[in-house]
Amino acid sequence: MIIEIDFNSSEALYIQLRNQIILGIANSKLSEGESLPSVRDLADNIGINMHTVNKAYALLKQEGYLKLDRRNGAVICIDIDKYKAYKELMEQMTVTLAKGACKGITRQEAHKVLDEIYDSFQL
Amino acid sequence: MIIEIDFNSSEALYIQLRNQIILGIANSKLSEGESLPSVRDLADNIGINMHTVNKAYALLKQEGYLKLDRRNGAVICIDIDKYKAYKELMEQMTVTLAKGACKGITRQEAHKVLDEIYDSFQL
DNA sequence: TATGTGTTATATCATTAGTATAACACATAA
DNA sequence: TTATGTGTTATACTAATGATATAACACATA
Repeated sequence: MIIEIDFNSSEALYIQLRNQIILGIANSKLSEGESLPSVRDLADNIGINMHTVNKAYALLKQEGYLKLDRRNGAVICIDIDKYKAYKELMEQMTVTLAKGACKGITRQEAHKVLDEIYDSFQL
Repeated sequence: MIIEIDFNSSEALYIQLRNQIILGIANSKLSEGESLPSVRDLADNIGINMHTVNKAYALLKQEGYLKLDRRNGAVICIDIDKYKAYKELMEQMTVTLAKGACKGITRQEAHKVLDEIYDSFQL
């Protein structure tokens, strides 16, 4: 899987990396049980520091997307807590949709955007 | 309108403040043409620094929610750029929905969440 | 024994968030 | 005119965060 990092973005590198991996899972470019590159390899590959990759991996582990061990490195392993996921989705979408609503995005248009995004996922 | 700030949140104070004001607009607690408190008053009221409020106001201005002048202070004034709003909505929802999709949130469930949020807005 | 995992510990530097004090330009009311 | 209230800018300081760098550790495996 190709990881694209924007060094000019105001978003932290480890957050960009974490988001890319989550998008990779949603697009089935990364599957349950699959191993990610080691923190050192990926860091070399992207051209960033090992600790930045480690920070992204640790965050993904804490958020329930990865398991880490010393045999196989970082392995995709989704920990599903649907109540938690629902709650987080609600919180994150509230501000996002409020912004849109202020700018005249209708409910129907928002539904359309949601469908387009889900269509783009290769589930 | 009541502004609630969580000093224990990891989210920056001026971002929380900006989000609260956007939510206020989406809930019609703040209307087009209405004046916000002066940066000094609001800062005193919340218990934060004047510059933090000013930072939130400047951001809201830059994002097209406010106009600022020396006569009336900060006045709600929505600058609608629908293309831009659409694009931003798409970008912000993509990662959010990817997270949900990884955690087993179905398209139908996401639509339901969206409806609940739009229902909560007093447009 | 050597190598490759994640992990932890320090240290350093740059940037950002928040506070503090002060002053400025401008509009308005007394 | 004078005083007051807007946003705005400038400067300085502290604390926290992001990113890098070097090094070492515990553990699994070839």
